Amino acid sequence: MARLRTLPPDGEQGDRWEAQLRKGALEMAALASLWKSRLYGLEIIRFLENHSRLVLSEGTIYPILNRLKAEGMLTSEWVEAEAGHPRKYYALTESGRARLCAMAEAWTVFADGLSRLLQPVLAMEETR
Amino acid sequence: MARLRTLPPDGEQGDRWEAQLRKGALEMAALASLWKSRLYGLEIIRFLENHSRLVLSEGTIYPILNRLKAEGMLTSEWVEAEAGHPRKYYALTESGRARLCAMAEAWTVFADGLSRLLQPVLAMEETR
DNA sequence: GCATAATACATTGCTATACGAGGTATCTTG
DNA sequence: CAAGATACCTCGTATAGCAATGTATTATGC
Repeated sequence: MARLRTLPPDGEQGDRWEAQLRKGALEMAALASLWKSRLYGLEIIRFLENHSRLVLSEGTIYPILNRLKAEGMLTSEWVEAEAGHPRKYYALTESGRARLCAMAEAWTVFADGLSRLLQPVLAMEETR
Repeated sequence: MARLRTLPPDGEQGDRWEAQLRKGALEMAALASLWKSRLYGLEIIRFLENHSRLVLSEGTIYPILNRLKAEGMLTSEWVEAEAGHPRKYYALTESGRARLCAMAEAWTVFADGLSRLLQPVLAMEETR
């Protein structure tokens, strides 16, 4: 039965897969950015951009932060800036640290598994 | 008609994040499983289970395979088995190989970025 | 003062993805 | 022919990411 499909305009999804790849890892990345010190929203975006290759928009980071806060993984605090708009700083809670540690371990397992899978592919690349 | 929903027991998404983490990587994993030789559907599931830590269900793998086939990344061929149900073998096309190579490279960059991010966290774990 | 710009936080709507549950088809065994 | 094993396929739902858009506060130009 015709399922009202919104056929992807597509054609090219050449770089769509890369976007999908990141799903779920962003939450971990957000937590990781707060490991050393508290940061405010836009600062987290810039941090990730500088320290990894992740580029997130505001529409991505704020839902994540709210989610994590609702789960008790982090706290937020409004701080008046000397100049400009006040900033909402986020900081890890104990739960947040624990969760991040667990995630980091699981990530390692996951990444190692995939790396093993890709080893033959990457090996071929080198000898090209 | 009421579809007997098995609402994920949880509520707690403590381990849901791990499922999300994998999104998008599955397509690459499926391609990678076919690098050395052609395999049929259920065989791919078993391969990934053995060679990495990925566990996918049939409802996951078949849409992926159809997607990849529609994009010309792989071909399929029915093969009569000596015994049992006939099997549909999937094999990489040239495009599929090229795409997998590109994905593998991007994955490496992505994984390295995240690893760098997690380094402080993992470092702490070791000295615990 | 008032318009404009800059900074920052927040929300809405769309699309795509993963996956449980259920369904179909083929072959074997008793 | 019933029961079971093997294999492929599909539908419905939950959820995530993200572009676009909106709001609030402060600074700057005239």
